[in-house]
Amino acid sequence: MENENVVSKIQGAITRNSELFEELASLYKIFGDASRVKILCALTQSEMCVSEISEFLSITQSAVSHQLRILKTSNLVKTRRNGKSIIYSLTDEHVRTIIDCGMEHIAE
Amino acid sequence: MENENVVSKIQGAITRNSELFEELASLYKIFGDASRVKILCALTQSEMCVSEISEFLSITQSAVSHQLRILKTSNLVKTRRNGKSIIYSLTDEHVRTIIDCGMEHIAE
DNA sequence: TGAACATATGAACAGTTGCTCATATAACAA
DNA sequence: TTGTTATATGAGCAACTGTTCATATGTTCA
Repeated sequence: MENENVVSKIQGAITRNSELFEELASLYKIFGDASRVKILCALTQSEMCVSEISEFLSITQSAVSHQLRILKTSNLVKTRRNGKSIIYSLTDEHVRTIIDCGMEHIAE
Repeated sequence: MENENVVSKIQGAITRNSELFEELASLYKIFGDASRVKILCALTQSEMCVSEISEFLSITQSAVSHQLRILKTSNLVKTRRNGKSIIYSLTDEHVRTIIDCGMEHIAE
């Protein structure tokens, strides 16, 4: 019954914060695609325009644009224009932290 | 050309470690579902059997079992039997770290 | 053994995802 | 203006995901 009490407390905490977990899952869903995580990782090193990303990932320009739109919608990247190009960069340092965090797990 | 050099170095690093990013994406994909992330979060607080999890998440026992199988296959949780019940618990502390890491981003 | 409880699993299905293709928008150069 | 380069976007589609339903497996107790 000690354990039952603990479980019911956890239940309370989780059902009260259900939207929070939805949000958390949405965040991780974005990192759950190899193309996107590569893009994000690249951007931790340097800002880049669409054609550069497209080139080194060997993915269509269209596919990259679609992914970048997802990243931008979720506020993980921001853009600025430079002539004909659009330069993409990370909005903050959290992305780096999250990637490192996962990498650490992979490394066992 | 300075920037071009940086980009080509990043390209090298990323294409050389392509499988690593696939693995990283696979890990995050698991956290990218609200049911699973709730289960994992609950297990950071206390070990639990299937029916307990099923009850407080208001998800079918079947659905929970399917999700737990995914979590077990990817070595995020381990099991032990206790009579008729199977008790699930986290295999290591990385899960807690990864969840905290994402929560911190959500919190802005 | 048989009944009751706890968990696992396969099939089916609806919803989602990420890509390609075609086309639109926008900036620049001649 | 016209042509070229850079990026964005909608439609369509094949592949994948998470749930439900039905059923199987496994444990305990009488």
